[in-house]
Amino acid sequence: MHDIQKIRDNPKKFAELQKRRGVKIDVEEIITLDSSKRTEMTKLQNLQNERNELSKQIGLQKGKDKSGKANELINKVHDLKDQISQLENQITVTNEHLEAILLGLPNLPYDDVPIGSDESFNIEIEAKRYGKINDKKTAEHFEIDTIEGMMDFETAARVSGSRFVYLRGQLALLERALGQFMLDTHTIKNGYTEIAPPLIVNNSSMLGTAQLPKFEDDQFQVIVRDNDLADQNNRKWLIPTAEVSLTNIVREKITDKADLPLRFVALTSCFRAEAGAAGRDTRGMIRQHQFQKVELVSITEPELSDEEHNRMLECAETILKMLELPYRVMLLSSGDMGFSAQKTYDLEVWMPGQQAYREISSISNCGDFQARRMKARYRDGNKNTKYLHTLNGSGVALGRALIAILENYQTPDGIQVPDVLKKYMNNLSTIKI
RNA sequence: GGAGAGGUGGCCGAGUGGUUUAAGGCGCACGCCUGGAACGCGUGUAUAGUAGCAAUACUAUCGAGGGUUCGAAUCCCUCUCUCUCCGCCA
Repeated sequence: MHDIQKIRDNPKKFAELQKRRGVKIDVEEIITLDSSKRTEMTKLQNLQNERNELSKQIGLQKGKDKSGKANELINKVHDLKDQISQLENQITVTNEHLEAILLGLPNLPYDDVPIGSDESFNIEIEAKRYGKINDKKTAEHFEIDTIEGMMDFETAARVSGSRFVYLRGQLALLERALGQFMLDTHTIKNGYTEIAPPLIVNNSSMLGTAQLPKFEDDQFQVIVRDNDLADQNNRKWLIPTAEVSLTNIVREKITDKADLPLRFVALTSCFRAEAGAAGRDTRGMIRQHQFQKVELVSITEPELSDEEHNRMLECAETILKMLELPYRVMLLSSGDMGFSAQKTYDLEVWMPGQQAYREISSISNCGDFQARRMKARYRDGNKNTKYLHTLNGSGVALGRALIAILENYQTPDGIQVPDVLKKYMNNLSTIKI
């Protein structure tokens, strides 16, 4: 959600920054709605004041038992009531219109975000490139000979549908080991607090982190009773990322400055309808309706979020470095960023089967954009309340990490187990397919 | 799922239609007192918004949303969450 004050102060700049994100807006409409809303509010408040004053007098008159005078006043207030409810309705309409517009607008890009319409304008942070890539094409993970015994899409299709998978035996173990390893690293080395959060969240939480209202089609809704469908504000959703459960911890709270920064990490399943991705990455485990991910969330005061953003990037990098997977870091362009982000780094891991870098982690600073929607605030030293900054990043996606290992650690004997994972896999050194 | 009890400021807690502009207490801040502290005394202490250069004034908010009324923390309806008992359940 945007600070209406900022739009008011410099509407042209706001429109220009939205344009960088590929969003055309009618900023005049916003300004007009805002100013008529405020005019109406002033009027309403004056009428309410008048009503309150008269009602007080009625109470006094009745106490004195001058009933004639009281009735006269009651009639007077009666007229006010009509005007008040009419104005209230008018304001509701204006406000809903304005809210609908504002809730649908993405966060503004930071000054150093490259301007461009899509991923081709992303910029690599060359200093961050890590590892030697294998430029000989290997088998893609789903092409590995006889892997279907351990990675079973066929059964999943029959039991669940497309874009699901069964992992079996040592491959299931590998995924579990990855989760354990990542959680240990983030809690012990990186100072995050481990959370086991709910996977089902309410409507307000989804609005808070901005999956709603715009991306409803990408979500799985949970329906228990018929009236779950009827009451729009009472719906429940499967989380598309633990970002939702973790960030909403501070929703409608005033956090003590002394407790900041908050750093949470969680390993959860994530659920995505992938409505807009029909036909993309249809083979293999790259894009599933359900996948596991370790998610990092930091909550900071505004002055420290840039620093925290870089720190979070390094925390995610640590995982790939320890797994010895080659990767590069991209600074996303204004057109490629997620809705809530003001600045995003992507970690792309080298997939020798595709001979391409693929996204394995996305690390975003959302500034106060989500905090405004969530009413997540903190008290600064001078007893003023201010909006927090929220950041989130994958640290990292388990399924894609697993694929990266299958493709980068292929040998004729099987899949070598990365050293850091061995202790989580009963010292297994090779997965024989 | 059934029955019952509840949700009031940072916290505890009073309040069942009109000086409640939410009593009182705890906590916190400042001042007085003190050699210094405790005790005591005094003052202050919610959030959001509208108008205003500002001081300030006003409006809204007692779980959420509707309703009744000249007037609602208080009465009515719906939803939601918490607690107790029963049922079911990993």
